[in-house]
Parts: sequence; structure tokens; C-alpha cells
Amino acid sequence: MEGVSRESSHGCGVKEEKRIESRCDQEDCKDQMVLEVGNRRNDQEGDTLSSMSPNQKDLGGQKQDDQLEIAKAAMSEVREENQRLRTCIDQMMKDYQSLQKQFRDIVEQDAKKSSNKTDAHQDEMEESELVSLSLGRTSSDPKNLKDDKYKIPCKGETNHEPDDKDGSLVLGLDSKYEVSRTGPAGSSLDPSPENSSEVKEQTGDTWPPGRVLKTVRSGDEEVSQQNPAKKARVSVRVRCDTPTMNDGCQWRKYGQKIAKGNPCPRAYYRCTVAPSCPVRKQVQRYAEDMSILITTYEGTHNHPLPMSATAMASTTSAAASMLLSGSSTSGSGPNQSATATTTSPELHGLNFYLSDSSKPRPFYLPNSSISSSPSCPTITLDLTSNSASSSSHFNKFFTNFPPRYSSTNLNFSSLESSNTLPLSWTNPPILNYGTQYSYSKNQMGSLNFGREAHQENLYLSCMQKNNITNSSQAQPLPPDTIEAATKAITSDPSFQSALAAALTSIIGSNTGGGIGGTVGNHGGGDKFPALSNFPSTSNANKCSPPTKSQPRSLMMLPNSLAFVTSKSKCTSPEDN
DNA sequence: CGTATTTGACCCGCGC
DNA sequence: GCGCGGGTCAAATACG
Repeated sequence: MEGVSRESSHGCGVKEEKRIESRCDQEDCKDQMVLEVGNRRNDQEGDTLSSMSPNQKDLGGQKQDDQLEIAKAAMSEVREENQRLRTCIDQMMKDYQSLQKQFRDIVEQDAKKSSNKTDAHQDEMEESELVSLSLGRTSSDPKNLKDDKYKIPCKGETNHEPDDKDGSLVLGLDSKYEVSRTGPAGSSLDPSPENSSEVKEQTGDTWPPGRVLKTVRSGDEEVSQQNPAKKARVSVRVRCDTPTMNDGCQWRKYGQKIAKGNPCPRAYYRCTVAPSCPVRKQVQRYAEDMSILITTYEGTHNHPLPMSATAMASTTSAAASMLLSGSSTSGSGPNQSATATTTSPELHGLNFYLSDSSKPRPFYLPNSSISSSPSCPTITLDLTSNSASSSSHFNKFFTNFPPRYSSTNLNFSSLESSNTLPLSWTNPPILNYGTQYSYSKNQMGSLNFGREAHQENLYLSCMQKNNITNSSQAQPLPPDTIEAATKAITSDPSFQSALAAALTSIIGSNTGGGIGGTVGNHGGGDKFPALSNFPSTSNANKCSPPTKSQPRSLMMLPNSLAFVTSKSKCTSPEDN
């Protein structure tokens, strides 16, 4: 019910609170009303009538009748309201189910397609343990194929995967993780929860050389979130003009280096939301395409996250958990994919590659791409959309929704606080979307991220190249509109982040509790600490496009949607 | 003046 | 053991 009510916010325009109240009125209060009326009557009869003259009694009786009428009228209103709300809910449920069904169909289709093309691209996968998840990559596209399923890990694919160029709009999660890694890092990764206390946990491996953690903290949560044993990195690739991708968190740059093979410097950031937070991220431009920003997150936040940051956190955590879950089962091979798959049907379209140094285990999830990172297991979310060829799943994903939800009409507007409910990742994926994002029927061809004041219509970048109009359900848009929207979206990483988050949320929901994962909130008990924290002070998103005012509501935006933040630095070293 | 960024130095792991 | 490269530290600097 909860999910439903949240979701309902999109169509009904009724705020949750109101709804709740209404419900209360109808279901609970209704009786009360009646009782009150009755009591009143009785009281009057008892107190008033007895002492009244016959005329007065008549008047009194009329009064009562009037009151009764009023009460009845009120009840009737309430009933109507109730009825409306129920209708709303029903409608939403129908929509949800319909979407779910469609999504499944799509996934299945994709899975079939991709399964046919499994051969290949071994060359691309490099290392040993590699898990790659990718969403939305069209399997049909040869280029994409490499990403697809059975790839063999190949080197160099890591962050800069050549395949990007294909431009497919893919949400790719490539995670390479080591299933069983014994290195030094392994220790930190120690699966055992106990390790959590260590700062290292995440950082431990990756970041680490021992000193790392001066910042040590009580690391508890993090560990729990991540699978102890493996620490996964989550890499997000998006087209972004800004120096960094705005993910809603506060980051402080603590270093920069020129990495080999990439003229663009790699910047190192650490989460400053909490002093002890072990989460770090690396930001680097993709050498082959400077417009692509590669952000790699590592570690798990040990503090509640601002709403605006939950999306990315959830995304990464979900990806990580997916990865982890896969890895855990890693020994088994293809079946494992089943694990992943079974657990999350919605994952269709994702390919998991689990590779150990010893043996790569492809999970097949249709449309996957792989990226590998030598040292650490990494999941890459590829949100770049370059290729027209890739009428990726993404597009499908959105376009296959019922018209009202068609991609062109997705409205991620962050409404008022009423909509700012924390996501419940436990909800069915689509439901989650509904909860977090409200779809607006009104906005043609635009994704509205909710800035009421300065609305920015964002389009799926994928749409840029894949004609939006191609989608059967998409409504034709004026070229200029598309263009503008395209431009807007391309310049706004938040969209992609949001998308990623959304997708991962799906994944996460299935992976069961993975959500707290890596970068996300500690998976621990609080589903969404962010919530509690809510108005967060975090505004450090550098990448966010400059906005005059940052409506508070933005912060309340569900997750990534809130990426727009006040502080925007668009000139970063990385760009140079 | 406090905070964030820059940037060279340092540490560490890895491969040879 | 040495060199290389990635990652981090921390003093210096910039910025508001």
C-alpha cells in the first residue's frame, strides 16, 4: 500500500499526506463522524429538547436535521474523495502491472536475442574477475556485442572502453569484481562483517596502503553493506560537460594524477558529508571521448545520505551488490547467472560477467557490456548514449511503457515534499520508479526533473541519437524541441545518473537488500537514512549545471534527480 | 579567516 | 632490488 500511495503521487495529483488524511477520514473517521453526529443529537435531545418549548423543540429538531444534513454532505464528500483515491490507486496499480509486464516482455525478448549472440568478444574482457552488467545495450549492434555476454575479459577495457563509441545508450554495469581474491586487499574485504569496523573495508583494498585511514571511523555499516569479501567499485560513465558528475554528495578533492594512457588527469575525491566516510571517487575523462566522464565510486557511506545522493549511492550499491551476489555464487558458472537472473528478473538485459582470474563466468543478461579493471572488481554503469544503433534497452525500456509513461513523457519532476519519500528499494522496480519519480503526462518529450522554477527538460541522451520519435509510443516532437532537450540532457549528467539509479534500483530490489551497498547507504537497517537526514547540507555537486536558485525542493528530489545543485564548477582540472 | 583546491612528494604494490 | 604507476598526504595557494 505504501508503495502504491507513493506512486500515486504522479497521476492523481493528490499528495500523500492528503491522501492519508482522506483515507483516514473515510475509513476511520467516517464512523467517528457518524458517532459524533449521533452524540450531538443525543446531547441536544437530552439537554435541549427536554427544556425546550414545543416550538423550540421543533426549531431544535430542524437544527439537528440541518446538522445532520451537513454531516451527511460531509460524509458524502469524503466518500467521493475516497472513491477518487481508490480509483487512483487502482489505476496506478494497473499501470504498474502493465509496465511490469511490458518490462518483462522486453527483457525476455532481449534475452533471447542476446543469447543468440553469445559468442564473442572475448577479446574485450580482460581480467580475471570481472563482472559486467550492462543495461540497454543493444545486443544487435555488433559493436555492442562485445559487451554482451560471453566476453572474455580483456585488458584495457576498463574505464575507457572503446565500445563507448558505438554510442549505444546503454546503462551498463560492468563490474569486475574478484570473486575470491586473496590479495592484501582481500583482507580488508573480508567478507566477515566484523571487518566492518575497519576503515579499510572498502577503502581498505582499494585505497589503501595502510595509511588510508586516518579518517578511520567506525566503519561498521559499510562492511555490512558490501559483501565483505569483495569490495567492488562502481564506475559510472556519463556524458558530462561538467568536471564532475553531480551525484548529490559532498566531495572534496584530495588529489589529482595523470594516469597512464590518458592525457586527462584523474581526480580523487573523498566524501565529506561525514568526516569519517570512507567513500571515495575518482573522476576522469574518457580518453577517447572527452565528453565522457568516468566516475568511479569506492566504498560505502557510513552516514545517512542526502536525498539527492541516494540515487547514485543506491545505484552503486545495487550494482555492487549484484556483483557481489554474483561473485558469491561465482563458483558455479553459468548457473550463477541464473542466480542473478533469477533473483532479479528485471535484470534482463544485463550481462554479468564474473571472471576470476582463473575462469571467466559469464552471466548472461541480455545486453550487457563489460569493462574490466585489473586491480579491483568494478562495475561500470555506462550511461553514455552515443550510438543511434543502440536503440538500447533503455529506449525500449522507456518507450515500451504505456504511452503515458512513454519515454518522451517521463517526468521526473520532483514535486513537493510530498513526493520526496524515500525510495523503498524493496518495492518492485517499477513501482519504485513511480514512487520516486513522477511521470507526467504533460510534458511532451521531456524529462522533467522537477525544477518547477527553471524547468529543465531533459531528454534521455539515448534518445538523442535514437530518434525519440522512433519509439512507437513516443510522440513526435518538434525538432527544435528535441534538439534543445537533447542539448540539455547531454549537458546534464544528473539525468543519466538518475537513469542509472532507476535501473539499478530495479536490480537492487532484486538482489535483495543489496541496496545499501557499496556506495550507497549502509545497507544496514535503515533503508534510507537519507530520509532521516533529509534536508541535507550537501550541495557539493560540482557538476551540476549552474542554477540560479536551488529550490529546496531540489534537495528533496528523489535521488539523483536532485543533482542540480547550487554549486557548479564547470571548469575542472579534468577538463584540461 | 575558514574552507576548498592545487600540486609535488611520498608510500605502496606490482612486474621485471 | 629497482623502476613504474596508482593512490594519498599535506603544505601552499586560491577563493569567498
